[in-house]
Amino acid sequence: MTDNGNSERPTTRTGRSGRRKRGEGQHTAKERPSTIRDVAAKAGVSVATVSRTLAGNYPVSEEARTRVMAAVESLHYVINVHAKALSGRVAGPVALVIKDITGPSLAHVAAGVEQEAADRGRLSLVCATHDDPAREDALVQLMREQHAAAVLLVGSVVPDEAYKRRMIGYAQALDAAGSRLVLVGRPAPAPDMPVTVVDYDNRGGAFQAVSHLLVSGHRRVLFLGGEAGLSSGDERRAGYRDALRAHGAEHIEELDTTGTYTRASGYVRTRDALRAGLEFSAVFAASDMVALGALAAVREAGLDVPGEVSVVGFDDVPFATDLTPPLTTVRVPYEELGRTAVRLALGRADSPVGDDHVVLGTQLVIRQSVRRVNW
Amino acid sequence: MTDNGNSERPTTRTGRSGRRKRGEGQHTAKERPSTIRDVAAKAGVSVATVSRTLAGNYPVSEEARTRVMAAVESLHYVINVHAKALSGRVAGPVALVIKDITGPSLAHVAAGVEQEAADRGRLSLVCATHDDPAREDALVQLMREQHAAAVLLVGSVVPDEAYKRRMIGYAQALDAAGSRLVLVGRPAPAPDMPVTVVDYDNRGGAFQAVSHLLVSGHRRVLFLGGEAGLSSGDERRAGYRDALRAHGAEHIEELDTTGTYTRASGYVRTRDALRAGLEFSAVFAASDMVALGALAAVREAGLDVPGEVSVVGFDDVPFATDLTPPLTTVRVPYEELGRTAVRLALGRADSPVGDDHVVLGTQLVIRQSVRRVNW
DNA sequence: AGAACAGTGGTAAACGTTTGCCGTTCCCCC
DNA sequence: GGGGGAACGGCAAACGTTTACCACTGTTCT
Repeated sequence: MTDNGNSERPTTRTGRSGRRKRGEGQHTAKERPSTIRDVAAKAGVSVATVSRTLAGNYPVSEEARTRVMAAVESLHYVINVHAKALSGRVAGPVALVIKDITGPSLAHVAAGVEQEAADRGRLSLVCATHDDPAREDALVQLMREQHAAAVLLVGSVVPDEAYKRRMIGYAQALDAAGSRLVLVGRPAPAPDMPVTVVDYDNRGGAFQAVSHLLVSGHRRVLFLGGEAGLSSGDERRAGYRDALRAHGAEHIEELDTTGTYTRASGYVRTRDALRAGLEFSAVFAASDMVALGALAAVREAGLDVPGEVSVVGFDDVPFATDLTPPLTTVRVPYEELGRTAVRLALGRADSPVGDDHVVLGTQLVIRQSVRRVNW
Repeated sequence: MTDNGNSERPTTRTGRSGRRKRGEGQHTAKERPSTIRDVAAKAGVSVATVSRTLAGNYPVSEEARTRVMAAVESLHYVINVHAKALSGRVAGPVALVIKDITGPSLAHVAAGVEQEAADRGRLSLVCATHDDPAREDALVQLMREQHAAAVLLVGSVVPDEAYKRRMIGYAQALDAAGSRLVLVGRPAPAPDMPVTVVDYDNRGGAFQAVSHLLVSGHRRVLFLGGEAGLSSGDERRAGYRDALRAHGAEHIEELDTTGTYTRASGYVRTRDALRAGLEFSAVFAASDMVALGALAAVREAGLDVPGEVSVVGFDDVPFATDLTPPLTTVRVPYEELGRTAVRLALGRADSPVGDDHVVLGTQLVIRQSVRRVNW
């Protein structure tokens, strides 16, 4: 209970003038920031006039306006958003809930979100869950308290029953609070939910990538897939298999691997495949981080990329072009994803029934890590 | 007064069947979220009891508590932060004001800030200025309105008079509002200002990097410095010259270049130096992005790294280890920078006069882009 | 037995805005 | 010269909390 002295002054209703030297001045004067009343007093007008001058939505005489502005200036007055939010309307912030901001791709989503939100006069709140569902719960609750206009949940997940139940709960809770749940890069939990989904074409991207490898003459492609069950992982795997089928290439069980989206996992899986003597002339990594690991393992084995092994990644992280060789990969429009998410969530106030489900395209970016092979 | 037509329709008996084209009969009933009063009414107690039950700072009978909790549950009640902030105390958010979130290093600062803020129960607001001073002004003002507990300005600047004046203004304005200005990676505008500064050792890092090159036998080191006037750029340049002097190496004007911290700038400067026939056996790039450009230019000229040209960077971006060759560079503790900034800004409430100026160390990370040369 | 008191719970006054509802003025026009 | 407005400004009622005070119980001491 920090008893900050000056709240207990029940008798001084009008006591703004009582400039008692209450001597609590330890170090900083801890001056109460000035309120609209202080401004009104200084300008010699009523609070209503100050409010109206500042809002500019009501005629105020030139003279009153100048006096108010002068008072605002000299008192360094700033409005109190909390009070403003309590009465008039204040545009709620956009909340970005993310596993970890550090990931190169997630940072781009954040940039897109921030930009679009700022363009619409919204603030952006950023929170990390570190993959903890309990924290996610807490954050959604918190955002409801904050009157966030939209809550964006970003990043791939395992869409099991528990996940669906949680998302449905979030969707309804947020909808009831006048907010909107937006799932970015995650599947919708159920149809007809008050949810906006912004996803990208994992399957198509993987299809393009593997097709590129196949038409370049590769037949045996080591797939470094994501975790089984993970939405993006499964989609990319499906794209890989689609491509194999479409080009009449055999699906070889041992080459179709599963693991996390980490550099380490890519390294280990590639090294082990090499050690085990598995035959393959190309690697399709389900993420650029994984590709990084693969590149390291291949190189460590004394093999040249793309001379002896071709590599394709997924994500198009900013430095993909600076690797050696520059990495051919699938570009995911991360920034656009963030922007679209905000646009959709905030825009639906205007358009009655806008798109609630959008899938952005992905695109293969061909650089130099794939070599054409001839038989 | 959002009079959206159909809310005023007490007797819509027939209206339902008509399949109106207006299509907005959905679940968007726009229900006002429930307040503490609704909870009190439902639980059959007073608002005070509800508030006390939820706050848990006052004895409430077991029975009242259960009833309140049940009501909260069934109404999906969440507290309104604005109202709470207006009366009781609410911990203000931490604001991170940054040029652009996308930069690999800035994302790490953001992660550190978010983590430390979350640990202390604060929300993090992040905003991008895109290097626009006017926007920075606006954001500081906005953060004052938001009652941010701390405002972190991140990133190198040109510390001219205008900059100092602006920072002094911010510092005082924020201090008056009970907030705190924190400069991260930027110099203090003046002594004795209510500002917290968290910086890192640019000069020392550059000194280490160049010393490493010199003791490895290099005598002619091409320096790809930052823009003249930019605080971090000047410091790193000073470190470069310190090292030259300390090791008795000659300072060669043509090798001491200036430019932006971009890949393109690094590329162009290195290429031009090579074309001009400048002699150098090593490059010290003032940032890893610049190093990337240098690497590309060197390679393009058919030179081997580190065989013929050694390269050292600055920043230690996450993928530095994945370049070919893995880049020797100066590690900047970005995440720690963010954490420290928040810790200092928020912690000063406890300790009366904590450190207001901290400089974090930097450290050379030796990988494989430098080769020892013998004469 | 009466007082003092701990344990609860309710009342109502803040907190700083916005804005509906009324007064004033003052001007214009018939 | 009086009626009708427009232009402006003030009062006070929200907005949803927290919390200082007070009231009312039973207990537990004297």
